[in-house]
Amino acid sequence: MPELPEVELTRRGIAKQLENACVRSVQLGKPLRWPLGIAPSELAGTHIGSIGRRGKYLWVPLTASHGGDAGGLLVHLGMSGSLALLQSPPPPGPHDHFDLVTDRGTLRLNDPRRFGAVVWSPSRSDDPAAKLLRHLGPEPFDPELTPSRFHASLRSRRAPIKAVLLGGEAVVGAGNIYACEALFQAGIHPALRADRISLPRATRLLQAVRSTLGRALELGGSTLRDFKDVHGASGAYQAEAAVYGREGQACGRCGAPIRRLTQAQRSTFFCASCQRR
DNA sequence: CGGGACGCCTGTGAGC
DNA sequence: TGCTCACAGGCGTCCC
Repeated sequence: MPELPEVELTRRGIAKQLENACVRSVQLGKPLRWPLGIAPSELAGTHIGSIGRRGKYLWVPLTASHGGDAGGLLVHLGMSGSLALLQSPPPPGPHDHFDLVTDRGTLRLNDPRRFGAVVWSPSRSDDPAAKLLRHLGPEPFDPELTPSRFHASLRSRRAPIKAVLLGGEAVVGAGNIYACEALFQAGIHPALRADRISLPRATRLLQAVRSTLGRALELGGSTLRDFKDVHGASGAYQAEAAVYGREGQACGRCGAPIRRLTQAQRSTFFCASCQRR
């Protein structure tokens, strides 16, 4: 479900409310992708700091009651996860697998497929957080990610550009929907080898990634089947998607039918006429 | 090392 | 209506 815009919207939806909140308890449901890595009782009495994001991970920093660093929680929503901040939480349902009970409400992770995770780490730069974040490429809106740096990182990859975008080493944040959309916007065929992309086209692609993610943020993300933000609102981006999920429909630019192919075990949607190798 | 396949788990919609 | 199958927004791990 969630790509960078959805994760960032989730962060914005909870960060202010939870800053300085005191953790009362942690309740676990079924196992997620990885174990929490600490006894839940150890987290009681800690205070939440400023919630951050790196790629599609959220970082919830924790401070001990005496003011010392208590590490933090790395939260990933996987394919089907969503967070809600509930003032009067009903009993956990079958897909509610993590409750962070605080004096400002209960942060609840609902994740039917359980590809998501909540992992405690002594600090963001320590294992296991460091291990999970280490391979992430630059943030899409980092000004240090210049077109020439982006181009240089594409030049070392021989895989199809679509797979490289999904891999997140050249730039993080574009998952299957936004990678498809950005490639369409940049006029680049998804099967083109990354190292065959010229600097002008890489520049255009980086711009397309940024505008696609930025537009999704403005529209509240994408709701394909079940994404809701922390207030329960649906996103509107999917209605604007030019290619994603539109196999067989006419391309809005040229009228040719949108096509679908499989890359890295994921569906890619594209217009063979507008997107060139 | 880079690239690609696999597996994690459950739900949903299409087709029969 | 009920069954089976394909497919779903991610990503770490394993194998070549």
